[in-house]
Amino acid sequence: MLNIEKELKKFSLSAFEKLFGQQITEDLLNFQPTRKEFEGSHTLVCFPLGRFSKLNPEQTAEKLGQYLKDTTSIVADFNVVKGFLNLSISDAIWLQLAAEIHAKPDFGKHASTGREVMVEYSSPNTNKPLHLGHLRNNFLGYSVAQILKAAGNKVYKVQIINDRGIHICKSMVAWDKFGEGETPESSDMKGDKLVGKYYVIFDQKYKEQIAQLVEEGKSKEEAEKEAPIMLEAQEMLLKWEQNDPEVTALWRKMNAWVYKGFEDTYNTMGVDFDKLYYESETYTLGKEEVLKGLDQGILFKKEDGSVWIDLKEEGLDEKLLLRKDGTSVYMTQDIGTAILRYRDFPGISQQIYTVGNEQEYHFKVLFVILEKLGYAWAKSCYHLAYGMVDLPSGKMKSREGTVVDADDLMQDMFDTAKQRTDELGKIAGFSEEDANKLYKDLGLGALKYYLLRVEPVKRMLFNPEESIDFQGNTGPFIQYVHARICALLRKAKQISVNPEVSSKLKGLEPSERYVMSLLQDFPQKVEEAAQAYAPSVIANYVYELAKAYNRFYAEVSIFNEADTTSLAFRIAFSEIVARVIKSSMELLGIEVPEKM
RNA sequence: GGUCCGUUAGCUCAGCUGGAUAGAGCAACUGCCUUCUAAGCAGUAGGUCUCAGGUUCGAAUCCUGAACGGAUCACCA
Repeated sequence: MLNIEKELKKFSLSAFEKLFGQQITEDLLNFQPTRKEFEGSHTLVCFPLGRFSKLNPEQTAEKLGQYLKDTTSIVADFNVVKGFLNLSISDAIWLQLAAEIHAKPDFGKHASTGREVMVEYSSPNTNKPLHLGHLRNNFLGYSVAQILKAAGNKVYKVQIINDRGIHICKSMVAWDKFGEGETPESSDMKGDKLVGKYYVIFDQKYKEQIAQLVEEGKSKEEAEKEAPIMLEAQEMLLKWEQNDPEVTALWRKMNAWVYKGFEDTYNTMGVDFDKLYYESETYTLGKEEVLKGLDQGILFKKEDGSVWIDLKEEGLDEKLLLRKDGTSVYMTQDIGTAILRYRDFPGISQQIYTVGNEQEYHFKVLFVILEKLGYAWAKSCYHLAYGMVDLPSGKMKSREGTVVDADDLMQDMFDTAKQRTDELGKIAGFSEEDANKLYKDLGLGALKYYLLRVEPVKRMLFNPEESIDFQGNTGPFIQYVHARICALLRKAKQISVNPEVSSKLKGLEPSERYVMSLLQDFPQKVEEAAQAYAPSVIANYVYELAKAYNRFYAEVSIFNEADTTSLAFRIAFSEIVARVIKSSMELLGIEVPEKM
C-alpha cells in the first residue's frame, strides 16, 4: 500500500543529494503532521538539515520544497514557515490511497508475525463480586488482546481464578456458621453477591471478636491472631489442602455459585477467555517446583520449616514461598501457573499480566524467581500495570461500602442510554430486542471508552456523571458518527449510487484531505498501540477521525452534489471512514450501531 | 526510610522517539436545524505545562535535584 511519508522520505533523500551533494541518513528527516493553521498535511522539520545543506533552515526548506514540487507527482505545492517545510499532497495521490483503502476491507490489520502471545486479565478472587476496578482491568486486557491480534499476533486470552486460599475460607466459615442454608435460589441473589455477603459478615464478626479480646486485655496484634473465627478460617484452609471431603464439598458448592454469577457479568461486559486457570489446579505444581528448587539449593529452609528465596543480590529481599505449615502463598501459586501455561502453550513467546500497579513488586519478584528456577522465558514476561480508579469521593474502599459494583454500574449505563434515546425519539420502528441491544451498545460504549481513553499507567478518576455523558470525547459520539454514515450508505443504496473512487475526480475538499491524512495513519496507530500496550492510542485516534469526519459532514452536502463522480467518491470515502471507525472500536471492544 | 509511578486550562484528559503561537472534551458565553441523524457543527473565553537548575539552534517532552500526591517493601491476595 502507498505510504506517503515513506515516499516523501525517499524523494527527500535523493533531492538532498541532487541539490546539496550530500548523503544524509533517513533519521534526520523528521516529518510531522502540519498544524491546522498552515496549508499542507506533511511537514518536514528543516532545522537539523542546515549543517548539511550549508544554508539556513529556511533556505534549505525552500530549495527542497521547490525540488519536490518540480520532480515528484506527490507534492502538489509547498510553503515555508521559518524552518518548517509544509507540503501539500496532490489530490491524485489522496485518491490513489482512498482507492487502495476502499479495496481493502481489513485495512489496518497487519500480516501475521507468527508470534503467539498470552494475555491474562480479570483474574478475580472468588469471595466477592466484580467491581469498577475489575471493569478497567477487563476492558484493558480484552482491548490489548484485540490490538495484539490486529498487529499480527496469535493471542490466547486467559485468566487465573483465585479459587483457593484464606479469602474464600472466610466466606465459607461465615456461611457455615450464619448462613442457615441460604442459596442463590432461596435468596434470589446472584451467586457472587451471596458469597460476597458472607465475606462481609466474616469481617464484621472478626472485628467484633478482636474488639472483645482487646477489651479482655490482649494487644491488637495478639487479638488479630487469636480471634476464634480467624483460627477457624485458617483451620479450614489447612483441611482444604488436605482434601477434607466436607470442606471440599462446601468449597465446590460456593465456588459454583460464584462462577455462575461471574459468567453473567462477563457476558454483559462482552469479554471472553480461551482458557481458564484455577489456582486450585496450579498451586500444587508451584509447590513441586518450589521443593525442586529447594533440592537444587536455589531456595532455603528456615528452622521453623518455612521455605524462602534470597533475592538480596537482585536488590530485593528474602521472599517466603511456603509457610511453616507447608501451605502455599500467592507467589507459589503464580510460579505454578506460569510454568503450566508454557507447558499448555509451548508456542507462546510472551505472557502479559494485566494486573493493577499495586502488584508491581510482586511481579518483579515473580519474574526473577522464575528466571532463577531456570526458566529463560521469564525475561519476556510483562506486567501490564494500570492505575487505580478513584471516585470523586476518593478511593474505593470495600470496608466503607464505597465500592462501585460492576453489575449495578453497567445497568445504570443501560438505563441512562435508554432514557437519552427515548428523549431524542430517533429509533421509532425499532423492535424491543433491537432497542435493548442499542441501549447496551451505547451504555457499554460510553463506559469502555471512558475507561480506555486514559493511559493505563495513570491513576484515573471515575466521575459517574461524566462517564454517562454522550457528548464530546465519548464512545457514543463516535458511535453516532458511524450511525450517521450508515444512514448515508443506506440512502445511497436506495437511490442506486455505487461507491467508487475514480481518478477522474476534480478535486478534494480540505476537510476530506484532512480525513484522508488521518485514515492513512491507522495501521501505524495499531502498531503503536501494540508496542505500548495502550488502547488509549486507538481511543484518541478514532475520536480525532470521527471529529474530522463530522466537520466534513457539516460542511459538505453529499446528496446535493450534481457531479456523479464526486457523489460516488464521497459515498466510498464515507464508507472507508465508517469501516475504520468500526475496526478501531472493535479494538476497544466496543460495538457500533447502524442506527441510533 | 528504600524503590516505583504520577503532576499540562476551573474539572477530566491528549500531546512526551526534543521542533511552529501547548490541544480536545466538560462547564460558561455567541451563532447555526423547511435540505444526508443537532447524541452535531462553527466561534469566544480560559495556561508560569508543580518548582529550580542543566543539555540544545530549540524543552511540556531529555538529565539532575526539590515539592506535592499515590503505590509498594506481609507466613494477605
